Amino acid sequence: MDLKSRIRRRQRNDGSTRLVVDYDAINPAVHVEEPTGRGPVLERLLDYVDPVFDGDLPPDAYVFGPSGSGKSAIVTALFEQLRRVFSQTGSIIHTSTRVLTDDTPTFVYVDARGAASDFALYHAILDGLVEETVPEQGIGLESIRSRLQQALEPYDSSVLVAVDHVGEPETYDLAELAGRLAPTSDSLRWTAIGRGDPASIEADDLPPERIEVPAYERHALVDIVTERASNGLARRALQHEETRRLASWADGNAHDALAALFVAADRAAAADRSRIHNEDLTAGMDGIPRPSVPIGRVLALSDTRKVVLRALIDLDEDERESVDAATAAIAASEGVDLSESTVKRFLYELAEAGITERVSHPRSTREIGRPPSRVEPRIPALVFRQLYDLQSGG
DNA sequence: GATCCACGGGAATACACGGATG
DNA sequence: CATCCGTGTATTCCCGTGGATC
Repeated sequence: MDLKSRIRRRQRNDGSTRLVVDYDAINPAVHVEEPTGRGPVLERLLDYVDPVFDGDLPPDAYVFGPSGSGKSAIVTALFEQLRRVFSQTGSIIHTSTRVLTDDTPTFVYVDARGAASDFALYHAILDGLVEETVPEQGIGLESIRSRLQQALEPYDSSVLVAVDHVGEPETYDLAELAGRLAPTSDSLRWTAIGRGDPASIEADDLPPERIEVPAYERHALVDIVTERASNGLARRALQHEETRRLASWADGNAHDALAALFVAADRAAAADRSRIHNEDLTAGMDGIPRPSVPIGRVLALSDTRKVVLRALIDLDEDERESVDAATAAIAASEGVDLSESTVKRFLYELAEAGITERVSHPRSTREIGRPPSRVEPRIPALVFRQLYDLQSGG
């Protein structure tokens, strides 16, 4: 267990022996500083960024791999470290008009989920590049684009931007990203991270460098779960045999493994148990749809969309029988302050994005008109509920 | 006054299906 | 039989408005 976790454990300990000590530690959307079991990939990434140690930029790249393979974990950790290391080597002063460097690159990590418009994308990059705060409103797209260019042009500063989660339903894909970043500056290069297999992407859209992050091996997943459980749960809360069972079920997907662990732990805690029983684990695994939308994607939705989703997962089955019924029930829910049209539009949007699925009715005859469709969440609902309520409830 | 973005509302389009038409 | 039409819903699309910020 690392020091930070030990301290946190003490800090949160209110005397009772709680099963869940630290929800963050078993939260699939929270990454640890030192990813485990990714040695070869890390070496590959370090080879890729190697030019920066000579003051040059590497080419644009695409880092890809299946869901839950640790792409975000490793790239965030890498960029964080690079940023830290390089900011110590020289006194770098960033302002929007002047960037004084000793020609060491700057590293910026951008989550495309929060940068879904051109404006937001440029804003996120500029914000990671300069010290001062960058206005989010009141200035136009052109103005923020030229500010970014100015920040990069005059003094030969350079930046490597990691853009995570490209190619999701609501984020830019590789081609769109390249189209927006290429014209910006010669001193900007990007590393896109996504799930899409390069084989199914137009060759013209692929950057020169490709780095694969394969799914975790079983034993690596066991290590990860063990590590997370030891940081987030009471001692001996999870038996080794159960860890193996979980890892086997998750089939290389760390997100799903942790999501199931989260649900299992929460269930065991609710039943006032001191450790996770087999049935808790079974319930945990049953609570994760497969494939599941990553919880991070759900949490990255706008606040109002989360409000709607939060209400949706509490609805009874019959209230989800049609979009109309769900709309009415959600709009009437406590804490939802949106018109029916907006709720309905959101429900269609969420379905379009794959967060939920619309299942058309096996219509029983006689009825007139187009049949309605049932609304089914494709998210780790219990994880979302718990994290959402922890956050908003206090 | 300019700008971005979220809401809200309504118009336009798609779909399902039975029945009419060629 | 294939196609079109009418009716009633479901779904998608689009744009005006207004809050918040510069």
